[in-house]
Amino acid sequence: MMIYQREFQSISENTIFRGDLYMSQYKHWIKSAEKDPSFPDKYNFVLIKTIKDLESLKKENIDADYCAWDIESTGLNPAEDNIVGVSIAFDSKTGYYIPINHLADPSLGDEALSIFYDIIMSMNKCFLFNCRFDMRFMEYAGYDMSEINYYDVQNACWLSDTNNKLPSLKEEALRFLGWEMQSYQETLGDEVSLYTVHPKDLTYYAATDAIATFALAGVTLDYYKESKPISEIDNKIFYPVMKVEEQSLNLNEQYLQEILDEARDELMELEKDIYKDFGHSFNIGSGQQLADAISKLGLDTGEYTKSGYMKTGKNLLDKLYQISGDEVLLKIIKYKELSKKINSYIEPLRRFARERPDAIRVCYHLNKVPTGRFASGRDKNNDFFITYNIQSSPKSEEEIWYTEHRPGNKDKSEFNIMGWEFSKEPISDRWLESSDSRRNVRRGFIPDEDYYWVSIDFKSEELFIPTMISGEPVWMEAFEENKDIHKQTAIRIFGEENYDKNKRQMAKACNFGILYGMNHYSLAERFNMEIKEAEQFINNYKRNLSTLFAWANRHKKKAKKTGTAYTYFGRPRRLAYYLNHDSYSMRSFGQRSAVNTTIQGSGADILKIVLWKLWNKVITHPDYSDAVDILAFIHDEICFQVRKDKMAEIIPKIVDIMEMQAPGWKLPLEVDFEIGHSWGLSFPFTFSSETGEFKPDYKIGDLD
DNA sequence: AAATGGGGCGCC
DNA sequence: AAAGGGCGCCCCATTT
Repeated sequence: MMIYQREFQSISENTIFRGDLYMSQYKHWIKSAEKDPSFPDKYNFVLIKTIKDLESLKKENIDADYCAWDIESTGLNPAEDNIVGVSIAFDSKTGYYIPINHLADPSLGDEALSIFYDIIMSMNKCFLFNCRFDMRFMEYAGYDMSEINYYDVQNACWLSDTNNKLPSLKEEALRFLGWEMQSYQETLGDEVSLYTVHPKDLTYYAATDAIATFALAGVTLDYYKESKPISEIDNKIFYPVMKVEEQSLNLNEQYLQEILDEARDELMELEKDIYKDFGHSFNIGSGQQLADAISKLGLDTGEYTKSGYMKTGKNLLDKLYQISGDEVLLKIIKYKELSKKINSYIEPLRRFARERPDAIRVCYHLNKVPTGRFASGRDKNNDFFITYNIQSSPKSEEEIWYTEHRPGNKDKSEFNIMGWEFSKEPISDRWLESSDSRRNVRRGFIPDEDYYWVSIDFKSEELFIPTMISGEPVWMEAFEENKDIHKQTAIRIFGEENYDKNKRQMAKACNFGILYGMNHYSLAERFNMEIKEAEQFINNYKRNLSTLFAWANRHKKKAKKTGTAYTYFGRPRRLAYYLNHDSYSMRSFGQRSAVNTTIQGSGADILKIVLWKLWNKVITHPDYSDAVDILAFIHDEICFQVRKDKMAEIIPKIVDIMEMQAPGWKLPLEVDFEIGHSWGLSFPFTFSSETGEFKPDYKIGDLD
């Protein structure tokens, strides 16, 4: 009782509840360093004025093992902007600025850049802060970076506390070194092009970046070491990811235009229809106006926003429909789905396809997600990339397709793949499930001519990982015997005799939800159950998967002790701030995150490990040059394009690499793959090593 | 006019 | 008191 009281009081004193507040007041795991009073006075900033000076610098440092360097450019887009100069440091005391392309002298030109290239290529390690930016600029300037020894310092800073998204050089220098750095932009404003700035005015700012990067490499090395072996993989994959990002994806503009027109027409009809039902027009996209309109019909979703108006989320509207039967609610849901699809996906893609068809580049952030996943989206203020999150591209509904071997029609349409015809018409008794071909956004992504789009994903990765880590026998058996894991879970909980499809759905939702800490209130809400019933269900669920939950509990305790949750491969996530917080909800968040980080994060680790192997053994392999490319990363799925004549050679190699078995795991991962003429219109296939042939993964006879 | 935060929703 | 992890982009309403 006492404990409950104390907790209750501390909550009323704290107004920290949910959402972004988990981050807004977050305190970094590393205590900030004392201010370094010797910075910048005791440091040297040197402008290289002649080629001769640069040659001397090269000679003086011919035996150096390490350097840090940094590019100054006219902008962020290497396809459009230019290198203005480069800074370099061989220790953390002295930084040099080498002007390459300035309006005023000294401006040493390409010859200097070439000498600079020789210097950095001779190093055992180049310390770089956000290495892809600098390497990309060098490659666009004509210098091959594939053989450079780089070490990304931003990554090491991030590993010290991965809750800190995209660490900045300035903030990390303050935290770890106590240096108060000022950027050039801060002093003189953004609009000034560095090209017109005099080299001597840029020297201090550019050279501090180099020495700060050098110094940070040293003081964050412990975190890199702590995070081995996965930190080494993190570091190695920057170059491969950079090359994946650099490719322009092909979009089918005509198709995107067609579905855009169609979707817009339907949306207008829907809009008219909704106005008619309400008797007046309003902005359906405005939460407030929509809430107002629905309230006036006498309907209430029962949930309200902070600012006091009724919430009108799709789930709430659907529930309200279940109660009231009011058809207009379904129309609103449809309207929301369609406008989302148009505004976030179809229209932007159509626009990119039209305006910049050769520059459909997708950005991945590698030091942003606390668990270690990649994030996809725009690179702020850098239009080298499109503003598009490829990882959230909509999937169309699954539907039944029929297939038949018709090698004569081979590849004459997007419905014939390797001699197999696919149709919604029952052209044979062989059937399988795949995405709808209608208004299918992913169908807008197409490979180069003479290539297939190949998507390969890990089978049930998010359940496989906790199974291998915990040894949970119920799930282990399902994986070992290749059974449907959700069905097996449902049978275990409800008993074989009570099993039905609905029970499977429920078990499936729980398999993902409860493991991450979903409680009985949410479960009851989601499945329209009594709270008591939901509570019983969860208890039953946990009892039947006792090995799994015993692991989860041990894991939470361990995280509390060390303040850190580690992935299976060693990536840390700091949780001390949450686990020791006054607020109950913050502590709960910490516990949920401890379990989730290890599962989600180990999955992310696997993607990175596999990428590194694929890069070396397949993508850059001389036998497969121009025959295979990685096109996208979707967490547990990698999209490739594979040249048609090399399919049988390459796909088994990729599969073999992806189906890795981590040390200590009872089983290897398994993958599924789909092949098609686009991302959206692709079908599950299998490969037989005996015949060397691909075959759709179909079933024969009755649909079940 | 531009920046910001909330609500909402697409994906894994 | 709040009650599943992770992300980015959209629109809107409000603030600067």
